Amino acid sequence: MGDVKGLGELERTVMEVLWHRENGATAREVSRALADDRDLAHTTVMTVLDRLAKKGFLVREREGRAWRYRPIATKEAYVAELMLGALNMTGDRDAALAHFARSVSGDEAELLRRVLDEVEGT
Amino acid sequence: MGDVKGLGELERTVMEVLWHRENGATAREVSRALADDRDLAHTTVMTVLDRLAKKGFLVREREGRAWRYRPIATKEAYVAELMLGALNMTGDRDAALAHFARSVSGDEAELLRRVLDEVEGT
DNA sequence: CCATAGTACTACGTGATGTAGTACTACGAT
DNA sequence: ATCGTAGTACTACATCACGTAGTACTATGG
Repeated sequence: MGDVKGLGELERTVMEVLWHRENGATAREVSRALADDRDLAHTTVMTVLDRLAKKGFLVREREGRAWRYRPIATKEAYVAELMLGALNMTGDRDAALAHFARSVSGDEAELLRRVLDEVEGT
Repeated sequence: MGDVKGLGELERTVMEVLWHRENGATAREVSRALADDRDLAHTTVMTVLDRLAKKGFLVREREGRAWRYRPIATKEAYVAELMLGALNMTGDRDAALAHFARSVSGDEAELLRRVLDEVEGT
């Protein structure tokens, strides 16, 4: 269970694009998707995709001459891992968890309760 | 509600020392506390304390010629904020929360439930 | 008046990240 | 054939955060 590495701004933006697609995307597709908001060189996008793959956030498979990249984990899983990572940073997980539970909004507390109950029956 | 900045290794170590003391500590005290494990120049510790204060993790007040540093938040609050920060990164907080709830251990789920129930009566 | 403890400032190396250029290779169209 | 285009792999560079520390200067107790 290694560290959950954080992602940079651009890296997250790229992950976002991939998370929003069912079947991943090629560098070109990601490039196009980002073209509206940011003015990035195509190679920049490729570099980022490459790094994300090396960091273990993406897998890639050939598609003709190009690579198709897909996220290894869902966004929710990633976020949950970040949260668990934060939790592990502490010696007293329980105290931190308790504090966290008290910080979420009422609706979210409700949701948490529901999910927890649901899991209970395992 | 700004970003929750992460801390570096040494920065966290220093925070740890301060979190373990009731009344904060001076640079000298932190230095001494770390002397066993790490061989750091005193000025290094001072630099880190200074940065932590500038980042808003510590407050300092005069004590004679020296400064006494104290954490602004408890460790639990800090961890909880990191967790919330991760949660905010997502567009779908609920999905991430649900995923998280399913990732904690049984004992922790139990704890969460207890705390949530306790809060419920608000 | 000198050694200490303290402070403020400045500095440097390294790694992560944003950003991008260059060189080289397939492949379809002329 | 060959030429432009999409693609790739590699290399590069700036910046920033952080770990780490030195230097210069100031009180303060002997």
